Amino acid sequence: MGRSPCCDKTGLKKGPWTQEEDIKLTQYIRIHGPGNWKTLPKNAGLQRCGKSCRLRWTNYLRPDIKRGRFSFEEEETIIQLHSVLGNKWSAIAARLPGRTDNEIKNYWNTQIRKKLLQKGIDPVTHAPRLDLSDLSTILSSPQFNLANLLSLRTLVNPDVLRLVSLLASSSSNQEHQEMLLTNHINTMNQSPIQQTQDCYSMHLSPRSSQLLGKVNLIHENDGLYFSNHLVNFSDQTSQENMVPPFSIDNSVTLPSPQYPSQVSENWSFLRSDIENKIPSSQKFNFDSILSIPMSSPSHVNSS
DNA sequence: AAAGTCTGCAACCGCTTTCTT
DNA sequence: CAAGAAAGCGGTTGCAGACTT
Repeated sequence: MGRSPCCDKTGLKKGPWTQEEDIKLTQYIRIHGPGNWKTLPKNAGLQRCGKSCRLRWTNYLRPDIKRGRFSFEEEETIIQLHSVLGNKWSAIAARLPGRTDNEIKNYWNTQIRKKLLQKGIDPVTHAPRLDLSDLSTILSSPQFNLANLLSLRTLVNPDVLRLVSLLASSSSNQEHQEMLLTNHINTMNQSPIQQTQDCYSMHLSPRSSQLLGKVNLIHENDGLYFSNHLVNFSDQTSQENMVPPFSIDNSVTLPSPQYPSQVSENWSFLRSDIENKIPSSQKFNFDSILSIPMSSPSHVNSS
């Protein structure tokens, strides 16, 4: 027993609406008002199914629809609401006068989603994506001097990179993101990183791999936190391309986040995650990290 | 200039929820 | 209260125009 169709589709038109059809629908609704979509097409002289008429009216012809580009404020509102409501487009649309759920959904899928990903934010959870494929986006910004990074022979602590990625992703300011990374890399260059017994291997996503040239990939669970996934990981298929294992260095220099309140939630989320996964001897001194003023980076040693 | 690829968006499809009888 | 109809909703598709090769 199949589902009954919303209407008898035989002889009904599909596809884009013509101006003539729009006029018929608009004039009919102007006189009779919307509603009873099943009988409307016939009464209005349209060869369309009622559902199609309703959609055309609610998404396009309604007089109170605001057309044109979304403003910055609208975009911010959508992001905020989406973080609370998820893909409840109609609920989001209800809070944005003049915008339809379809329009918001399209805008989300084509614009906002991309922007969030570029900032290293997971568009589904709105949490920072801490895998390095996102970091690669930051690294690939035209202003960022990749050559500096590639010339580094320093040991890179993956956890530090993720911390930087976190902070960078929490900022909507491109310059700030670059500064965070540059500060980090400068620090890595200057600090006498000591290799410890415990070594981490790090793999990068294909995108990062392309970018950085000589590193390979681990991509588990669509986003890596500071996790044991990374510990002693090795990829048998690409040993020759692997960078040497990274040392664990608990000395971290990071500037204060630009938006402390925004970042603090992320911190608490991450702290508990990290503290569960990383042995106590390798933990960061989070409080010290957060207390470092941006203008005067210094080293923090939690050991 | 032509062909191929990408992007944005209107419209559709099918499932769920709400309303009516 | 149940069943069927109507409306609502979100995911997906198809197409036109823009962009790239």
